Amino acid sequence: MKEVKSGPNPLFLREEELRQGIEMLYFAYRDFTSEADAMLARHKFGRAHHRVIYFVGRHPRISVSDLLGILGITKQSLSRVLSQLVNDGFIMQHRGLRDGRQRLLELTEKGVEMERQLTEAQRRRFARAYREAGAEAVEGFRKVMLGMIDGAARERFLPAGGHRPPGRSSGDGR
Amino acid sequence: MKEVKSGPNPLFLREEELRQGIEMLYFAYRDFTSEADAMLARHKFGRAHHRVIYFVGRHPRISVSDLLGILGITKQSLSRVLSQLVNDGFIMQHRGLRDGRQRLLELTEKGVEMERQLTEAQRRRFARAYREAGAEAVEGFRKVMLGMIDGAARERFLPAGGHRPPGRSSGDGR
DNA sequence: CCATATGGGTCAGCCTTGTTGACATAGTTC
DNA sequence: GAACTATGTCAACAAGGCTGACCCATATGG
Repeated sequence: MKEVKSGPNPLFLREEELRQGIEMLYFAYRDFTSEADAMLARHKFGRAHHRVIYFVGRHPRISVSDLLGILGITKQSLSRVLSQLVNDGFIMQHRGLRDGRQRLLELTEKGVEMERQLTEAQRRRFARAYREAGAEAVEGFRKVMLGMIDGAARERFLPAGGHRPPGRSSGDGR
Repeated sequence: MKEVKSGPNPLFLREEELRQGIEMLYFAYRDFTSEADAMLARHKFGRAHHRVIYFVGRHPRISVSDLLGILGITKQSLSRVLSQLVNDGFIMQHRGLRDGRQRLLELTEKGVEMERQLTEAQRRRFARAYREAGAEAVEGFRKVMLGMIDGAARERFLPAGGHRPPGRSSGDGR
């Protein structure tokens, strides 16, 4: 093989490079979800349940509309899975104190355990990939991924400002 | 485990870092597909059609079973979208020469044009992310992504012939 | 206090895209 | 000629999106 290149970016920005990126994202996402999918199937749940469990776990006492904002789906779609999760005892709801209309969501103990198991495979996959690739590569990965994420979701990953509960309801001076 | 590092990787391999990776992949994939989805909707097609058009474009004269292998779906699922694409004149089929049972698939001109338009938005998104992140980051991105892809699909991205473990390649000798 | 806006839920129906299972038809191979 | 293989097709089902319509309870502003 001849590899005439000098410099660290032999294929940078070229057509083939872009196509590889596209395909890598497709295959990585597919494999990334496959293990959890299998686990969910055994509980008669789907990927949507996982996402709800995941984000409720990440944002305890999140309101339904904030969760909808993160997921980017309609309340009818959410309702279908959410009510199953509540009925099956993975998530509990309680009225908001300052706004009694809100139903704040939180994982039950059972839910926490479920979340742990479900996300475990994905964490392991990332841990392996990160370990094999090395710290510097991970930084690069994060930069590229960030560049592909739009608008609101992007803020989740920006330094500093980061972590107010995901809501425009923070008009609060409270 | 505690943070031993100082320098550019403060969170490396820690729980939070892994969760960020998981979330980034989720949001990036979602945004990555959204533009093409909108375009497909205007043509009354779905994401599945895009994938078929994409991979047939990448592998002209591919057989149906090879395509099934790449996509990882059942022939019934493929059949549904494939026959639409054939009927609508985006893909043509012809008998294999050495094996008359095969129906080799190829994009028509119309199909090529469609593929170009559909993938354009995704290429642009990658090009932007790559450009903003820089060549070195792109290398890191590729390493990490590769580490998350399983088995057969992985080989698509390995340098021809050699199987080396992922995790090097910066300035590998030659 | 009342009108209206908002948070949340629900019913009903539709679409895409995946799944099984059964079966059909050519063409290849032994 | 039998058996296997590549492909297609019918039928039924499930998940998880969507829209539209309508409801209830609570907040909020005049």
